[in-house]
Amino acid sequence: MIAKACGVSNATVSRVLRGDHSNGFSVRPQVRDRIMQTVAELNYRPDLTARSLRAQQTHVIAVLGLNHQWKSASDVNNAAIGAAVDVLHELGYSVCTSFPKPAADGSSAGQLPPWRVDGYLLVGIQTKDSLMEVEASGIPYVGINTRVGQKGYACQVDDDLGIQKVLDYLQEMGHQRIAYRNGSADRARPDSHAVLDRHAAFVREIRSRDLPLLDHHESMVMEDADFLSDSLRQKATAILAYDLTESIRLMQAAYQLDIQIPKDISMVGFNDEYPAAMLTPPLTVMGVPARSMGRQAAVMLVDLLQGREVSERIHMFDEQLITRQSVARV
Amino acid sequence: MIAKACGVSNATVSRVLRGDHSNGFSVRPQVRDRIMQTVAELNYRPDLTARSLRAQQTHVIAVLGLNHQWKSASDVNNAAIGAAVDVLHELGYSVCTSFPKPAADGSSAGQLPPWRVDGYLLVGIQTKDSLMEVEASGIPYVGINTRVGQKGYACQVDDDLGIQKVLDYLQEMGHQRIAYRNGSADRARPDSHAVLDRHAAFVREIRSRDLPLLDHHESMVMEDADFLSDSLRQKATAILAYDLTESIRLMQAAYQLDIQIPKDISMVGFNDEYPAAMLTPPLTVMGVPARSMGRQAAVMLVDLLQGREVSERIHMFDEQLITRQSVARV
DNA sequence: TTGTAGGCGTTATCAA
DNA sequence: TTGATAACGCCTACAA
Repeated sequence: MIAKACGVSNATVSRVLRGDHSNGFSVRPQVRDRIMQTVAELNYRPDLTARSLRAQQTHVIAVLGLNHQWKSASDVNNAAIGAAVDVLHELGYSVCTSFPKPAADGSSAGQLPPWRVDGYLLVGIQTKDSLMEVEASGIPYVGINTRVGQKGYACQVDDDLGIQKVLDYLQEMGHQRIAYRNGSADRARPDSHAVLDRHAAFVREIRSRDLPLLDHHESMVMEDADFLSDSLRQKATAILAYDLTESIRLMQAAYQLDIQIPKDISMVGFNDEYPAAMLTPPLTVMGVPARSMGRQAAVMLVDLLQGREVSERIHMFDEQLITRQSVARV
Repeated sequence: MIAKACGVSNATVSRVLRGDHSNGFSVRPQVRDRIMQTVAELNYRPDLTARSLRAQQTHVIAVLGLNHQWKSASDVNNAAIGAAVDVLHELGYSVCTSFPKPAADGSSAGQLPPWRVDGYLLVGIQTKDSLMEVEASGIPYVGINTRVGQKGYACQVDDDLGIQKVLDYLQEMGHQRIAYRNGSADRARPDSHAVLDRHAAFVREIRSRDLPLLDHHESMVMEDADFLSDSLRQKATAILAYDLTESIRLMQAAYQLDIQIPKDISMVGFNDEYPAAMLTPPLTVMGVPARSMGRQAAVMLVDLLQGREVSERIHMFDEQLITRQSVARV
């Protein structure tokens, strides 16, 4: 250790740098100052590689599932990750991401960073392959809005309940004929369960309420304008859109077609992220508590790492309806 | 080492796993197979922490300047980084990013990951603080389209020449009155030199050619539609837009205002990224050779790391005009 | 209050 | 062809 060059043992330096007060107070101020000065002069930074080797832990968490190529548009993920990262920082962990090296066998595995980390935070779309890879690593992990494997923990949103709440509200407002605008953003990713699940939940709920199920199954590949006019043709009084992106695009299309929201048709979206409240009209949405989920995921992960008991393997969150002005009473 | 549990020394295991053929061929096939089998059974993975400590290098490169919060829209960066990452992977390096922990003193420093890496790739907007931090780390780095400090290497684009080429072309096509649409995407980042530099280069070139300088300085805060009608009012025959984002927004606004491109006014953008060729009409752009820059940056960084001589500290790239159908002859 | 020594998992060197 | 050993930089008992 370089700082020993000021005439003191490396053990003392280590103690000073880490403010180690384990046995009494230790360290003469005079020595302390001399060390700090030398450290500053030499711009010395302890080698975390060695520290990690010694401690058998890195205090680094990797976020898996971020897409550096296509930057998934979902703001929900961003909000959740941001919250999780804040918590992790507070608890003394660093957070990293890896640009995954494409797997030699062309599978969707190979996302794990080669360097050593203490835990994983899973977001976005996880394929079976990638989940298996994570499981096999033996490293603790928590998924945020993601399916997880046997050993995995997760924070998930109760989408079924969310759909129920939306429909409760829409029915309360007198709506019967409700169209569903499916998600198209993840069209390219066949493993995206979120899109399929939400749609399935919608169909199930509509049926169980004996509401009319409009022809909207093919809406995943319909143009926005076509979807709107088709919905009106089917006398829909409200549209439920898969996510904010879809809502915004539909509202833009409506504007161009001179369809007024909510006068001509009501609109409900998902995810209460940034522009939702700024739209014209302000959009009523089912809000996913992204930041809470992120925070909770971070806490769960750290609990796991520090050997604390984690009561629920899957922590469920409720969506909250945020009523603004895009739904009219019929 | 666990795999020693199959009755052989750790040195041998190490040799087998790394395919070490340094002294003759070594290793009896029988022993080799036994080791490989045990490794597979125990799902053993060498500890990179220890390897890094021993080798005094990590084979990890960190990308600095990516914004996990606001997702900078620039596709140029993405393309460059993607290319750089590919090269680095091929050369045996891993690539990571850090979610920076906000600096305690609130400065823009604190972007460096705490874990040990061999080199940095700088992208996006680098403030003086962050550059100083990188310099002080003593770790080799290469900037991609970024200013760098004393010890830094970089791949940069010759923007002045690019502006000259555009104006050459526009003049050749008979244009005299050329409006400049400034960048607004980075408005929030006062340290963004790219926006200011390109604008300054444009003004300088227009003056040196004795072309009329239209009133467009305030365009950074003008609505797209206003900018268009104002340009027409000033009898501009062509618009040069800061980047693809601006071009696309202007073209959308033009469509809504029933202004036809290039009949009513010509348009040139910057950055030949994905949608440029798909627009109506296909957009003529100054193409920044993002992928070449990324590749070159990666090569330079690895050369630095491996002690090879790097001839140019700043490697300049030329922009290429890609003529499509958004410019008409006047 | 400070120093000594051992070990974390690897790999390179040298010896067998 | 294989094994023993030292060293990378750090932390922590334990000894002084």
